[in-house]
Amino acid sequence: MSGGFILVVDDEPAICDMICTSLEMAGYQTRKAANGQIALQMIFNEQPDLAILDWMMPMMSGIELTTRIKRDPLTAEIPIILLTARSVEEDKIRGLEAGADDYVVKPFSPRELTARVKAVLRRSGKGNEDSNLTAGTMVLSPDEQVCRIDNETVSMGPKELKLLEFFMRHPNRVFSRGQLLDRVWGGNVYIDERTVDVHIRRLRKAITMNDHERMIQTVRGSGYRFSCDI
Amino acid sequence: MSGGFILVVDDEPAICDMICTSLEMAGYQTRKAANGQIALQMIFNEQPDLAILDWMMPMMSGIELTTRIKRDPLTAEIPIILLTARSVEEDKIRGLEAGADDYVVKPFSPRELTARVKAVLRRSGKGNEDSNLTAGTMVLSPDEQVCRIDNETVSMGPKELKLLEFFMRHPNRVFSRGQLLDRVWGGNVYIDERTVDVHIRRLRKAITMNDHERMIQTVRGSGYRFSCDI
DNA sequence: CGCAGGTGTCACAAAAATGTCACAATACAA
DNA sequence: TTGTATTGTGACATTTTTGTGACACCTGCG
Repeated sequence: MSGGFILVVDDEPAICDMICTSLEMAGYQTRKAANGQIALQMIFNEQPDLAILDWMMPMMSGIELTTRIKRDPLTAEIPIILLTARSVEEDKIRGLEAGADDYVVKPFSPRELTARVKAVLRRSGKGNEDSNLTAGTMVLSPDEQVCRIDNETVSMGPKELKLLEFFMRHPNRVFSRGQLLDRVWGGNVYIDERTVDVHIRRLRKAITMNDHERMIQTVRGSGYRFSCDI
Repeated sequence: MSGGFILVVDDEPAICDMICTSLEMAGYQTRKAANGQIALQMIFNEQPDLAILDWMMPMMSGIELTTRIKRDPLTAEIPIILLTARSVEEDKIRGLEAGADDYVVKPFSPRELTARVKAVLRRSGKGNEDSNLTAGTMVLSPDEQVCRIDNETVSMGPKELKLLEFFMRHPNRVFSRGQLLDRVWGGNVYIDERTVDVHIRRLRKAITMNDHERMIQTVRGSGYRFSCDI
């Protein structure tokens, strides 16, 4: 399943499609974005494992996009590959300075791109293995889709598991109900924000053992936060 | 959230709107003013992090406005970007002489403007980065919505946290109750100004440890000020 | 088709935050 | 020093936000 989730950003649909197709043939999951604005939002909402950005784009250049992604601690860890039109040393340097992890010079062969992708993913340790998330005596295994506390399997619905996984990936940080809807529910939904409350409630109920529900803290007026230390 | 609070001053509503829209898309908070008179008042009252002024305006030109803003110590620190119609060297010089921090020649692309805004804000140290705010042994993390003194979490209400955050972003500067209502409460409210006193009181009470409450100083007849050094 | 679990929504209960007031304390000017 | 204006403080009613249980609606499955 999770060979890796990759966001491809290019203003030329043809190129975008070509890249996506070859990546999908290589076993990756992909998503397209036509410009920087959309890309920024998708990166935020969907937390891809890797982003491939074209250097030259209207509105927002790949390098500016890179800068923004790397500036936000919430997305800074996402590896980035830049596509440059020419092989200019200066571009490479500016790209790497902005925080890109690799760059590919256009035109390139699909095989070359997937090779780079594989390399970057391996390097950044985000490869296939979703290593287990742990907080104290609680362990969540995305692979097995299971959460254990003190080695006891905790039963909860899939949505609660997703929610918990998201929280464990971003501990100590407050998320508004809207952000959680975006990122756990998957964006383009219009759902009553109070629904989040209910799922928080269900999640808390599920992990009641040893007071673990106190890890899910509510921040009045702002949202919820996951705190590792109980 | 608080990517920065920007005042846009232009007598042409269309341009004003266009600028505001693109700034908002870039994550800034904006406010419009149609002429110099209004602008002057808003700058005074709301203490934006940056002001964008059109050069050519009826009543009061951008450069005159700049001069006035920079003359008043209460607003002198606010960075200013001027919009000039032509790329005339003389205009640039006059603008910078008056104290503007940057200038953009019309017509300009939204991207160019936001780039300048970003640059000016970064230069003046008021950037986007929600990095932690610190004053002595006190640290406020907007991400985590938490304030710590000597690594001890300080408990306070959300309004007090907002208030403290605002103060820490503008240290050593006096704010009237009205200004605080505008910026911390969010403007369009009609609330008794004395309410601010009560929240100041609550904030002080919250950070009493190690005399930190002395950082919030009252300036009789004017308002309150946050001083980094106790 | 009927069932079972998962989801979203609702109504009401509970809790926390907020704004206002009355009065005390303090600073400032005459 | 006295008087006046301004600010500090604690208490309280109101408003806002969140917790919680119940319920109806899907959706996949036997």
